Amino acid sequence: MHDLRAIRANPAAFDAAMARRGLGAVSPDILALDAERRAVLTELQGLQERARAISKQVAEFRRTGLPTESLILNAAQIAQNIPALEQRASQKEDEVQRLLAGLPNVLDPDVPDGTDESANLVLAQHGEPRDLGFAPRQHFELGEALGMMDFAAAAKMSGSRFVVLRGALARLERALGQFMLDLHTREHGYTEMAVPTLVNDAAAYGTDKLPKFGDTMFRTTDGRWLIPTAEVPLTFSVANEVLAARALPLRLTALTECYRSEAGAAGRDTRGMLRQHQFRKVELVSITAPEASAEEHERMTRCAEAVLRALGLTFRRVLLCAGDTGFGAAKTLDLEVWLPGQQAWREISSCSNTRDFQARRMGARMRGTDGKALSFVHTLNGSGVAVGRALIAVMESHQQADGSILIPPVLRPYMGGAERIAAA
RNA sequence: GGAUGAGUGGCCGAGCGGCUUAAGGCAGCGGUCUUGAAAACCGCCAAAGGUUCAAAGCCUUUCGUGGGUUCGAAUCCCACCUCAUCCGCCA
Repeated sequence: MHDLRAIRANPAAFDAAMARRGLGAVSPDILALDAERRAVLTELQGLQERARAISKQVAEFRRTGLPTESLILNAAQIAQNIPALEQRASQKEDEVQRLLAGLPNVLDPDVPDGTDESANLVLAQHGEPRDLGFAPRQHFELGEALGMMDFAAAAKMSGSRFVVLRGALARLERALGQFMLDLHTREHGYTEMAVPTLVNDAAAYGTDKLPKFGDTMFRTTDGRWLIPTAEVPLTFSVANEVLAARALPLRLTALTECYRSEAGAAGRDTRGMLRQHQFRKVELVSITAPEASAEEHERMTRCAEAVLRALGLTFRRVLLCAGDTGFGAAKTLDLEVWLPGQQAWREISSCSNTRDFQARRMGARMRGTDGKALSFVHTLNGSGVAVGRALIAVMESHQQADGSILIPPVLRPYMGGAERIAAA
């Protein structure tokens, strides 16, 4: 959500910001609507003031025993016009809000221009794609050969884009989630949360999934949403709160199921479990003071990278360009992991600073250190990391010529000490 | 699913048609005192919006949400939402 006053103060700057998102000049529409809104409000408030003054006089006259009939008649006349004006005022208010709610966040200055992922900037790389000494297989080839990854069984009960894991592979997925949570809570100062995965409209709106992206989520028959990411419940936990400056930053993490309709992804990544309707993810969310969010963004990304390092994966850090940066983000850093089987870099984490964009939508504020000034907090979210994709990466990266998979040492305590996953 | 009760500023909480401009307390901020801190005492402290180049000032709105009654609603009426408790069912 955007600050209407800021747009009014500098419409050209706002239009320039939206132009980076590929949008035309929107400020003229906003300002025209806002002018109407204010005109109606001014008129309405004038009437309200007169009506209130007369009501006070009625009370006064009653006390002193003066006749009130003409006053009441007068007030009734004024009050007659108020409901219609109120309706127009709230209608204009809604129109402005609806217009603003559909506009993406202003990008950080250091986000590169560009319309698609080809303009993304690779900032750093950890490790090198290396030759395994044999033809690497893709994760689903490995998993199916092991008898532990079953897409047919999933299709039978749920359809495409689901998977059934068995035995050691099911355990490996659990191990990955536990390891990530332990790492972030023990080493990185995050607080583990257990949160609902069904949320209401307000939560989806506050985290900028609505009104634009309803078709990417699953909706329940009673009008709730299956969360597409734990970012939604974690971030919305501070909605409508006023936080003390000293309580910040808030660092929250949760391991949840995530649900995505994948509408518009028809035909993409249909093989394997890269793109599923349901997957697990460890999410990182930070709530910070405005001046601290840029540094927190960097820190959060390093926390996600620590997971990939510990798992012995090859990855790179990518700064998304204007056209590839999500609706609510001011700046996004993706982590892409190297998948030897696919011979491709694939996104495994996405860390975004939304600045005050979500905070405005959900009314999340903080009290400054002077004890007076209220300001919107900044919210950040990042995957730390996607568990399903981490499973794929571990399988493909640590596969052996015989089709077995070497378990990274950090996961072995979670695997009953086992060092290798091999066919039974 | 049924019954009962409750939703008031950052938090607690009084108020139940017009001297409410929402009491009082806590927290917060500033000060006095102190070597410093604590305590005590004094003072300041809701938000959003309109008017304005801006500030001050003035004005409006907000007591869960939406309607209604009234000249006037935190207060009365209706619907809904949420929470709590009990019953039923249940992992």
